[in-house]
Amino acid sequence: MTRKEQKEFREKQILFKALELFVIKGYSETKISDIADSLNISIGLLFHYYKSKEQLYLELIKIGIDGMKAPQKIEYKDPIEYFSKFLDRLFEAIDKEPWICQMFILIARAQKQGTPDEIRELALSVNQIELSSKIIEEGQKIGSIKNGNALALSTAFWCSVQGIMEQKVALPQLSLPEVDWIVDILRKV
Amino acid sequence: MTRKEQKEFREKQILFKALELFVIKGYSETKISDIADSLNISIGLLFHYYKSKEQLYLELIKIGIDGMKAPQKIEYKDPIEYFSKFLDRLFEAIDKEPWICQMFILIARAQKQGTPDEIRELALSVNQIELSSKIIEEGQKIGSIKNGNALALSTAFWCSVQGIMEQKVALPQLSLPEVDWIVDILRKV
DNA sequence: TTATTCATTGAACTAATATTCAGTATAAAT
DNA sequence: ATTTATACTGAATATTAGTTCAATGAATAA
Repeated sequence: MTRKEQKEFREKQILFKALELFVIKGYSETKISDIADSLNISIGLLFHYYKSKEQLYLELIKIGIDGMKAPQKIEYKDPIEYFSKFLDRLFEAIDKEPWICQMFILIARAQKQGTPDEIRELALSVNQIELSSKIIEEGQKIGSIKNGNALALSTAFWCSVQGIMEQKVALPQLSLPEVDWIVDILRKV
Repeated sequence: MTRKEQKEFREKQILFKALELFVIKGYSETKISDIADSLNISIGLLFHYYKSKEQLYLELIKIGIDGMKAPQKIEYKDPIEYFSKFLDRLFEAIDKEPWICQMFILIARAQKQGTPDEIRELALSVNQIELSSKIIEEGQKIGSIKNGNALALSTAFWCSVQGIMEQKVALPQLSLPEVDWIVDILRKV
């Protein structure tokens, strides 16, 4: 393995393991030694690649934010269809790649108090709730989505998704719910 | 104030502030000094009342578990009505007493990895998901609740509630969603 | 009134853990 | 072949935060 390859390999290896542990155990509860031990590398090596624990956290958030900001082309006629497709894809992706779910949760948690300011602000730069409320309003106009405060509906929907993701990272063996169950939060009966 | 009163006052004061900070900032991110400072008492005094940070955590979990185990008499004809009434009461209680929401989250989080074993086991001793799945099965029989794996439905419902509670503790000014929106996860259309 | 108990503090102590660093081995460059 | 750069380790160090403790003063009991 060339040095360049080795470097890339280690960087990713550390990043992914940190993501996994940060999400499963919590950021503060994850010791640098936990990451190093579970990768069978020395603590020193970890610091050779990332200058601090917080830097590692920041790198992860940056990657996650970039992924979330990348435009998702979801075509739909009925806004309800948008949310169905979105969840379909999310759930499918999660089944294949557990890190997607982990990233989702890492960013959600980073938005809350207790997170270093710089990281928190970055995490706050994606706001699914607000974006979705626009689409919900469309749905309310054509009558496929419940009436009521669109932002509140969007919040309920996204909080539910988040709650489910939290469960999934805690108990990965658990299967995800039917997409329709969750979309029914929004769907007008 | 008599000494007895003072003692009770301090114990509660410390307990409630710890609950608030543990939930808002996270357990590990909350320093003993954060609690002491925000109550304008010395760190030494805090240790006079609670022998360790973990002890404080444990006391809180015990109180929460006791509250959750206290039988809730909810009368219902249709199981859907049970869940509606339950959420109605929960949301109403939360509007009046923010600590109820905090306690809910404290216990939910304590059930996950990263929590000291003794505390985790205690927290795990209440299992709303399993209890509710029985009631969901009833509802499926009479046709008011969606068909499908009752445990999975119950999980989806409770994870959603948890996600919403998490949001509420992070942003208390946000109003809670309509109960029906969340019950629609279970309701057969 | 005097003695005792206990709420309270601030500083000292300790444990945990993040971070640094000197040294070694190996790959790459000259 | 020699030099240079860098992947890597283990031990040393620094820092943070939990915990202890001796001293003080106020409430209670004698």
